[in-house]
Amino acid sequence: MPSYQNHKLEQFQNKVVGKLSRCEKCAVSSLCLPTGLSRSELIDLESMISASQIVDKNSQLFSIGEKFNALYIVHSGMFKTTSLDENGKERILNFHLPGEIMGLDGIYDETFQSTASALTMSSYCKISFNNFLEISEDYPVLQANLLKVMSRELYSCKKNHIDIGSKSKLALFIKTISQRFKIRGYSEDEFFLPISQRDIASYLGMAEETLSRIFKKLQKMEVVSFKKHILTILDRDLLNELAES
Amino acid sequence: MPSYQNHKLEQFQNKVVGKLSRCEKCAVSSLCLPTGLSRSELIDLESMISASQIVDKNSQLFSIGEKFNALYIVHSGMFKTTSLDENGKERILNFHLPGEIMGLDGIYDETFQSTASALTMSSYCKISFNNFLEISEDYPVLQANLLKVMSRELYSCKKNHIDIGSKSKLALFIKTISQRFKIRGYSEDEFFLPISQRDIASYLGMAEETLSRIFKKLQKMEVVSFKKHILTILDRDLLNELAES
DNA sequence: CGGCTGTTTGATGAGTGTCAACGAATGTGG
DNA sequence: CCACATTCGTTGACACTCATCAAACAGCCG
Repeated sequence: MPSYQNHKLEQFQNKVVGKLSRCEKCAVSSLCLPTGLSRSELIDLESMISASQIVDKNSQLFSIGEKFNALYIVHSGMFKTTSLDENGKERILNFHLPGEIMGLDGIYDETFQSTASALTMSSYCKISFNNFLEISEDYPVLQANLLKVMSRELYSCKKNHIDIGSKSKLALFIKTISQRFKIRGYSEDEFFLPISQRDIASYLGMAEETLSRIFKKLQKMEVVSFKKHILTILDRDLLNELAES
Repeated sequence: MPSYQNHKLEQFQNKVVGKLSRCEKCAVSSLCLPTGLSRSELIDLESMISASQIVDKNSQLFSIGEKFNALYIVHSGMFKTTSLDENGKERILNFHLPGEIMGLDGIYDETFQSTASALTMSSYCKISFNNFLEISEDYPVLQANLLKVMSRELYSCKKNHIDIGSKSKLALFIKTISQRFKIRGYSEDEFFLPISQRDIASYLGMAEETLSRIFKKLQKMEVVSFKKHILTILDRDLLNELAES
């Protein structure tokens, strides 16, 4: 089994004593909405979160144009969100790791602006947005949390914008995603990356063939290896250097 | 005086009858936080918004690393927000038109993540964020408005990401900013663009020289004209076509 | 007038998109 | 389990775009 799927969840469950709520058991709750909530606040929050649902590869959680009514949170696995360009071609907006909230760009006009689909067998939690607004009137810290989550996402989205200037966009992409795995308690040097090169190319805005060549170059230089969707970072210093602008 | 600075503000002021609050007089309030507030909510909101302050070109409202304590809203003129890359070189994150809120990416860890500076003589309003959180506990619609504003910004930031694939990034940039002027009641075909080509190049992630050449080509093709910072769109159909992916 | 910033121009090489074709891997149904 | 179709990744040739360096020019302000 790939290391990515070695969830820390079980370890967490065994370490702590007493009856824990679902969110308290979750390995990524500190990255998610429950951050800083009191126990009673958490209980109320959970009352409107569906228990995590498992879905197969390629399942869609929501798609462009649908009425927005809930936020979706990655619990395990990986999702992508996509949009369409003028020619109807799929463009990758982002990849989503556990603890990340999908659908935030649907709030402003109550319509999903992207399509979310699972890149591998995954699980997710779902929060009705109306319920969320309702109970957050009583718990200001919950609203503040959502603001923080959105603020952080806004920041990382803008940071992406800066990255146009990077020497090797692929190196930067790998570096960034490695950090995201690390934060979630996975190895930062070897992880399961269930993304096709086509999708990476689309995300980075380059041709599939170009990405293939660059990937090969990185592997020839022994910076990384990528086999069977397992990505291993072999020379982090060099990777970091290539990721600079 | 450039057409951009022909503010609609005065017209609005003269049309409506009776005593209006500052925000009610503002031409861009419908794009801003007050959207959908009742009169009493608006009065409370305004009590913590500083009256619009005028600043000179190049003035900074906040800068990277400073403690985040307030949101800044463009009232007139134009601002840019910038960040630094690894080599300490300035990178343009965004340009901001009236009604747009700056500093949102500072919420999540209470530190400004960017620097905001005026591109021309401009004015802005300022809202203490703590005060905002406080009174928004009483007025949920106010929090919801902020969520919507952030959601919309997130959307447009992600949309930018799609734009890597455009045939002519400059054409797309011009098309987009033209729409933003239109929404604000300015002419969509001729406007004052107080941005240097260097800044546009930085924003679009290309070399200054390349941008100059592309700009010249667009002018030779009589798609646009750009003189003394007045941008005129001469052939919108062609512009739109070039802006596609 | 000189100094500054912003823009332009030319020459050159590296990098990328495109097209076309092929090989590898994966999934499907009998 | 095999034959087949399909998706995914690779490779080569070629034209084109862009970044880079260097230099000159235009506009502005003291």
